[in-house]
Amino acid sequence: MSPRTKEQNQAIRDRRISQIRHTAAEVFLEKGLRMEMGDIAEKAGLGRGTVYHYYNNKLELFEELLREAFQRSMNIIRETLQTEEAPEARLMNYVRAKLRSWVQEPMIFIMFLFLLQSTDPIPVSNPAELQREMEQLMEPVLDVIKQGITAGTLVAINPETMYKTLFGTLIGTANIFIRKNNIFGAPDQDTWINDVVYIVFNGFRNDV
Amino acid sequence: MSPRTKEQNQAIRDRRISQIRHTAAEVFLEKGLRMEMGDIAEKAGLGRGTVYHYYNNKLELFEELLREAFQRSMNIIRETLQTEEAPEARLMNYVRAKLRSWVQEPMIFIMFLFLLQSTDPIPVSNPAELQREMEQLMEPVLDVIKQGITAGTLVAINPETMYKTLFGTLIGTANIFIRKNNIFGAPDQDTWINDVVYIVFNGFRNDV
Amino acid sequence: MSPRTKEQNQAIRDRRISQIRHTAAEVFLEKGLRMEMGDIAEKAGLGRGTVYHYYNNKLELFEELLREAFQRSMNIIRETLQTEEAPEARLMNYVRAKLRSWVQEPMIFIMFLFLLQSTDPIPVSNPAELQREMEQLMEPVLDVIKQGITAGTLVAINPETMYKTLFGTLIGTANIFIRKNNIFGAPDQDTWINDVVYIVFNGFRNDV
Amino acid sequence: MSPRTKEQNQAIRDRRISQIRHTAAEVFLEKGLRMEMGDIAEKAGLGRGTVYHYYNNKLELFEELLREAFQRSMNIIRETLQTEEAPEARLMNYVRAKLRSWVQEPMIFIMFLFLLQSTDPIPVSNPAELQREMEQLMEPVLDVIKQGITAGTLVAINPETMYKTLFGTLIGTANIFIRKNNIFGAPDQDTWINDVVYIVFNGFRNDV
DNA sequence: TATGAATGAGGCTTCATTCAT
DNA sequence: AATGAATGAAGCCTCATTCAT
Repeated sequence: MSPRTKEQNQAIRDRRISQIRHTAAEVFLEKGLRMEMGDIAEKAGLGRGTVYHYYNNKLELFEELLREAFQRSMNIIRETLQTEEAPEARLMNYVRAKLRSWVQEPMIFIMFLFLLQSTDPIPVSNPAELQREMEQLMEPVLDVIKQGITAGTLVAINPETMYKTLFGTLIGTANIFIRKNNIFGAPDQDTWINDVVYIVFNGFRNDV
Repeated sequence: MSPRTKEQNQAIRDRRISQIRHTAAEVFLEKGLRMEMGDIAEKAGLGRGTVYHYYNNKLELFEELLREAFQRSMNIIRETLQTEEAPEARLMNYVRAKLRSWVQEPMIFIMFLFLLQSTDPIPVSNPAELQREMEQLMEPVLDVIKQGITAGTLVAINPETMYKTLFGTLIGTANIFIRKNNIFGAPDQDTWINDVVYIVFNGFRNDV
Repeated sequence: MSPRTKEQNQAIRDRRISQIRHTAAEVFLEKGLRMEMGDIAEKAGLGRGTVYHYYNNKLELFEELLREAFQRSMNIIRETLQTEEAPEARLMNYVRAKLRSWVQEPMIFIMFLFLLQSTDPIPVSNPAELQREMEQLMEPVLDVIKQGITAGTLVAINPETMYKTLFGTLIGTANIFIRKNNIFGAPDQDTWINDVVYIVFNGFRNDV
Repeated sequence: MSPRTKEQNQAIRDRRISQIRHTAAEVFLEKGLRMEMGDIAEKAGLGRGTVYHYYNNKLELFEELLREAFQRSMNIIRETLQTEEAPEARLMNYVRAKLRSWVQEPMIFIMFLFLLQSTDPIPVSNPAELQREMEQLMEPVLDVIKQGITAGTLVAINPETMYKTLFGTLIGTANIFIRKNNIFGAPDQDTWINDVVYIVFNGFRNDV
């Protein structure tokens, strides 16, 4: 009878939103943008209408996931790149942390894969903002790379190419080592991270 | 007057099939399995029924593309790995040829990306055969890697991990450098291939 | 304000299901399996999607009708054959009730005609179950026939042949007397039931 | 080089037509009006175009089959009813011959079943003519029935009802005993004809 | 706030028929 | 006379979204 207080309502809202976002992440992990609103609602134990009560449409929900992936990525950058260590060490920490974070929250990995692999323009309300965010993710890494080159500890290749190659390598290998059901079968244990880091930083060739 | 000869008909069929396959490859490049039969027909300047005249359904057409990708890949393997050169040189040739082929026929690249990235089981009539084919693509490369390790010119990491890392790296970097419209914008000129090969084989670190 | 209660929703669902089933029966009556989901939706004043909301596909809807026909037939068997009367009398009641039921619910008649006349295998999810159900419909009648033969009131022909002939006769005559638009034009009044029963039983009855 | 003579052409035409008609009958037996022109062409070893060269569309081909069924039925009537025997004997001969003919040429039986069972108006170019033909099939039998009633050897029921019941019985039982794959499984041996005739006539016959 | 019933646009596929050779 | 390549209308089904309660 007595209506809920504002605080109660807000608490309900927060819980629901978190519940929906969490479930959506799971479904996005499996299906990407082919995730179905019905799936999400059912898996979250909610009615379809409820999902629409909090997100006006599928793309809004997608944008929420995108935002999440962005924030997590920024956190990793903050934690690994803004230290006092040598550039190469920082870059290495970054790579390791990135891969580990993808292993732990595959949705974030999938989101980046999706961004890379999408041919259709990414369906966000503000594409320019997305562009800016991606640059915010790139810039600090690019800086470290430049510092490493200047310091002479990283090979002197065009930094941007280097960044792209690094990012591509991470995404590509993660794709193979993280995903279940791909053509290489079940993913390996996490020891692959060390191997990948080793190869990335030392190359395949054995310099005796 | 008299109906077309068998040869005339076959010629028509061959032309159409090639036309449809070609168009389908283009559309697959853009949309993956979300390619629409209507798109293909329209882009080929044909009626939808005509496409179905040659392929009973979307998946048959998909399998054709898959087959094509497989054959091209086998060709590259034959041309680069079955020579008398040193293992490392052969592997390098293979990597270079692979990237170049992906640049020239992006559909083949997309097909592999699709195979890797698919969560749903790949919709082929004979999954076991697909598995076998993938192994046929992997084995020769794996052999060269083993030979390189034995010869001491490649780092002594588990060969299968090495293969996966290599393949992941190629796919991942190609994804960034080949695709238009992804978050990194228009693809670079093909000079990136040299950089990627350099990094793959020497690593990011500058070993003074 | 608050969403519908479970009971309200169930009531809606029940009403819709009954409405769709009823309409589907009408359309099946006209077209058999060539009934179109669009027809059903339109005739029921619903969107096509709504029909699919309740039945996943055409065959599920068909199976519902089949189930209904089976249940009605079992009811008739229960009501007419499981009494204390003499075998011949029971069989007569059964025949009369069967024909009357077909007159009143032609869909049920059409369903049997369809089952008999189908060359393609009947598209049910569980063919074995259908087989079993058909036997459940046959057995009690077969029993009465056997009892009648033993009692000497029915002619001593192979009971199964007798059943088939009886069933065929009922279906065949009903087909002529019930259906509109067939080559014999509009159906007769229901007095034909008496005539058919008379003819049938002056055949089956053994006039010692 | 030298063009064919008129006679040669006519011979070719006749052969083709017969070939197509024969094949169409086979396919109609299996699928009724759902027979596909492609099936017919393929089964006849002809191109699709060829079928259309001789029959402008599916319905023309259907009408040909209908005409054939009609003629065969008239033949039976001529052979069995227009004799000097007693009415009941003639009727019996007719029934026997009819069932036998259906056993031997099931397509004819299927055609009648189709005519009876059709809800859509029969798709012929001249419905009135079809009506007339059906009456031509009915009349002689009706006459014999009337004669039998007058002679006191058949039960005194409305002759038209009697005809319909007789016809329904024949169609209905034939449907069960002739067709493969119906719910009663494989058809019986032909001994059923005797049983059916026995049952029918112990019903129709007036046992004074 | 919460729900699920209702909907229709959109994509796949079939098959009778046309038509150029 | 003979053919089969080409076509599109029509039917099935999915799923994002709306809306009454």
